[in-house]
Amino acid sequence: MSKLLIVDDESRIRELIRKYAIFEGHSVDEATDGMQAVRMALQEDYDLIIMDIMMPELDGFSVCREIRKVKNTPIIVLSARGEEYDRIHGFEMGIDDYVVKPFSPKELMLRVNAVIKRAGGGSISKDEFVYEGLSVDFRARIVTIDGQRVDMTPKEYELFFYMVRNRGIALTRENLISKVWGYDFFGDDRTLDTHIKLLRKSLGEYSRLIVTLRGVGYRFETG
Amino acid sequence: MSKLLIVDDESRIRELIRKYAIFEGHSVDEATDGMQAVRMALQEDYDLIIMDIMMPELDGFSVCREIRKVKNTPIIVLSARGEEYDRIHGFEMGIDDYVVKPFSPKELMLRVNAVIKRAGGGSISKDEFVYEGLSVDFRARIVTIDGQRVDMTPKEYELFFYMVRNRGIALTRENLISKVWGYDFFGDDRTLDTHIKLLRKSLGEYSRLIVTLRGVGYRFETG
DNA sequence: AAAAAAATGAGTAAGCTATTGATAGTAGAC
DNA sequence: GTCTACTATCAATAGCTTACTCATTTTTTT
Repeated sequence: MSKLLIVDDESRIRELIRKYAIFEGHSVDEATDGMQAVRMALQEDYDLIIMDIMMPELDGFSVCREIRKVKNTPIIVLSARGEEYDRIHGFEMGIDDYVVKPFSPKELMLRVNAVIKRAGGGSISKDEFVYEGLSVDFRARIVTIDGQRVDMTPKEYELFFYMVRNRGIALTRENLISKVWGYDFFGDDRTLDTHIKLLRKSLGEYSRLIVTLRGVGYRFETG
Repeated sequence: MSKLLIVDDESRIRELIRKYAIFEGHSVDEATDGMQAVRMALQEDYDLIIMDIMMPELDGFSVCREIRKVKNTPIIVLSARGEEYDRIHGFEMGIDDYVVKPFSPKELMLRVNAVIKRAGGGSISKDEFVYEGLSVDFRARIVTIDGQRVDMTPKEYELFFYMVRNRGIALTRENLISKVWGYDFFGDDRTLDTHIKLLRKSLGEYSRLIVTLRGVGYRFETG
């Protein structure tokens, strides 16, 4: 049983999802626009947010960005076929999955459950990562080592955030650059190295968790 | 019972395959275009993907390439008679089998079962290969022997991954070189031998799984 | 059956590439 | 205008790939 937030301006869609979600045993809150969604998402701790990408005023991307400044709540995005494929992909950093409209509620629920499971099994997703003396509070955007706060620059934090979120996976340079800098970054090849270096410096002894995969990229790994 | 993904833009074909697949006891998801296929394939862990090669927008080759960047899910390709024979063969790296349209559903199911069996028996194919004390995590790019991490160089990994993905099949020298080094490699003949040697060294006792086919190439075989 | 030829295995070292670390320049925020 | 963070550049280094050589095994030829 998990706590979901459904964000869509069409009541028909909200009802459809709510019906199925409740049938699956989840509890459901609803928001009808982006502003409301941000407010609710920050106020409450949801296990998952299901959100339409196309909404009047504040669209799904902006909502996602706002929430991600503070929280790590998993987000599934709904979009019309083909719509914004590139943007969704370029924005993948914050989106956990997306489903094309019109969708089958069954399929949506499969994904809902998959995302919740992946995020750590429901009942309030973790906004925190802890390994030995290292902890990352996604919500507060604070990294601490042995209780000591570590100051990170925005890029450092974003890079680290992305690596921690995708820990245990080999991340190629292209992947890291496109996800942290954006698919339209055409800067120097060595920029990533420089930031990895800075990040390692910030992480002190825990820099060992960032493993260099020569010729490939990097991997953040815990034990 | 395995989990399949059927990708075809023609609903008639999807229905035909689904009917037979369900009759065989598999569960079935469907995608109607390449984009959706990639999304679904990356999101869910399918035991097998059955995909038409000719699709509007993103064709089967591109879909295969995208999926292969991340996952090792077996793929069977459907193609019209004679169509793209060479490309399919040249693309052997990612495709596990192919069936010519029009096909008999019975034959397709035979191949489906064969591929699933070959891939390790169904019920959620992992991005992991395990045999006795040897395991390969494709996503993390990690090889372990008896729980001990094995360090491999990029080329070693690539060669090994390719061989594991195509296990049980005789791989010619030309095939290995063109797939791992690229079709435009014009280096020394002995380069492959050298890397096989290094790989065997890394694999220790499991080097026995790499069988030399004199005058042909090599085969990675498990039991 | 012996010799020759072909193919593969093994060791070594040179050359190359990717990554790191150090340093400096540049742009944006306040 | 100053300060901070981001980006670029370059030299040094560690690590990887490749080529070369010679040994060994297998196959073919005579």
